[in-house]
Amino acid sequence: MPPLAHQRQTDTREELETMKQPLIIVAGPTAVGKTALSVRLAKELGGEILSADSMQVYRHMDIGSAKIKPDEMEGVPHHLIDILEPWESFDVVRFQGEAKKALAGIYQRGAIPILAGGTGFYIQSVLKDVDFTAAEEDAGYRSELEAYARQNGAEALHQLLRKADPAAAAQIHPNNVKRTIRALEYYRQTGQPISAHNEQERQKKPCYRCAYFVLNDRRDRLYEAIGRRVDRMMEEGLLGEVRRLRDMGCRRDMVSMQGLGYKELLAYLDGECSLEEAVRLIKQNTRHFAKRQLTWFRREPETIWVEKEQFGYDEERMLAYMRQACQEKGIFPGQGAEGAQG
RNA sequence: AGGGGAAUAGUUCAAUGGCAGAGCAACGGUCUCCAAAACCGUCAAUGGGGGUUCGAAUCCCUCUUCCCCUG
Repeated sequence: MPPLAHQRQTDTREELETMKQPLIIVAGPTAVGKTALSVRLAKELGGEILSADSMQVYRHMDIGSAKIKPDEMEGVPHHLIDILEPWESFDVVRFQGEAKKALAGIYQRGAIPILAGGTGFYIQSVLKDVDFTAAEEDAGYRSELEAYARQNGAEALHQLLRKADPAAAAQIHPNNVKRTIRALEYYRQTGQPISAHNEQERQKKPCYRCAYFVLNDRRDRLYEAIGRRVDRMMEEGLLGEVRRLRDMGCRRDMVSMQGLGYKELLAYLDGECSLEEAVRLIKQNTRHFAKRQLTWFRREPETIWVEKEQFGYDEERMLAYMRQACQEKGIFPGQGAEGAQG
């Protein structure tokens, strides 16, 4: 009997695999050229773009977030851009919810979704359908813990976690107050250690038939591109954009104002540094960010790296390669072309 | 040309004659509810040559380079 049962289970799994919906992901560090490439891919395959970006969700933050301009969309539908006001807070959970809604619509129209953006955590939340439901936000307890950490130090806070969830405590560095608080919060709300939950979520396989591209370039070129892009943002009036946001009532403690380019220019407007220094900082922080993004994507399994240098910086060659990779994953242009075009 | 000062990690600065340290950068990593956030780790230096000394980044001589002043 066991062999048969095993056989049956394998069949079921394969069946599920073929039933999975197609999903294309175009990720990569900032300023590498994801936006342009994903629009072209969308046009060729009959796709719609789902932005996986924690800053482009905000209205009035166009220049600093390097948001795609309407004419650059070339008629390709874009989702999850300009959905919030800058004073609203946004997080993975909200992203996941919005993304799921958008995905449902895209599949209904018979189009292929292209998840494009640089926020690896957001991409993961969709791809693995990470479960965040177990814990509702408890602002009271959270601020209580924050106060405790301020008064008694990070080490004392970590001590609390060591009692509640030793496994999580071992994984979280005592200085990482943010994550220590999250673990304590989770334990209090569910009575379960977050370490067990995380372990369980880590086991999850992708929920989609997916081609996960990571666009990348040589480090020196990437850094040059970042420098140029920041200069261009300043020319296009980033400072004015930040001033307007400040006049609208945006303060530095808002999630949106922690974005690169915004926090530094707000510091300048508050007289904390010169404009030159602020611009230098934007470039530097953006480089650091790009590095962290790459670290994330390197760790992600089943990614298909598209090194621009290996394609001679030829977009056509990159697209050809990506099209073929999609086919190998069972994602075909025909799948939704009529629906998207009509 | 003369006088004075300086020279330490990629950079900015430390170090009674007694184990050359720190910040920033660079590089690597963690991440499952603020993720453009938060956090961790690694690499890396006494300008060259001589002398004094048990022992020199430190004191002496010399060369080189840079800065300031005078002409």
